Amino acid sequence: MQEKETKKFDKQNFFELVYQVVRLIPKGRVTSYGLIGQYLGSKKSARMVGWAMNNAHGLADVPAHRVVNSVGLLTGKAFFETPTQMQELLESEGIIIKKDQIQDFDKVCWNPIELNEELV
DNA sequence: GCCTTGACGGGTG
DNA sequence: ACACCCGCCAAGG
Repeated sequence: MQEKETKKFDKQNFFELVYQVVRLIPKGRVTSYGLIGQYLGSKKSARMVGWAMNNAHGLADVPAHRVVNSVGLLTGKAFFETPTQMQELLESEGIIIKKDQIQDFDKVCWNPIELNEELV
């Protein structure tokens, strides 16, 4: 009867959680690995988020192009089919990018934690 | 089974 | 202001 209540996110769910969050990113908005890590409970696990994205690489449901590092740099552009794919997609959504660097990053930065608090 | 790497972040020098 | 180092957690070799 007692369903195992996971007080902590299972590593398997961890990837799924990341996919969910990335999937929830509104168009024209971006987020950082660190923010996702914070949302999952560990702000220092940004690397795991990146790892999760690597698994997400190939999932069309996960707009990885909307995920950048804390400085708004397209660090993961090299993982796309083309090194410009990420920039093109972001620019197509209204985001301005210069030299793999998102302009007005503070404006397009989307924090999943705020969304959570909003729902609360 | 241990060590290294990895789409990061923050702190110290 | 820039560069280097450590820390986090998981997976691949």
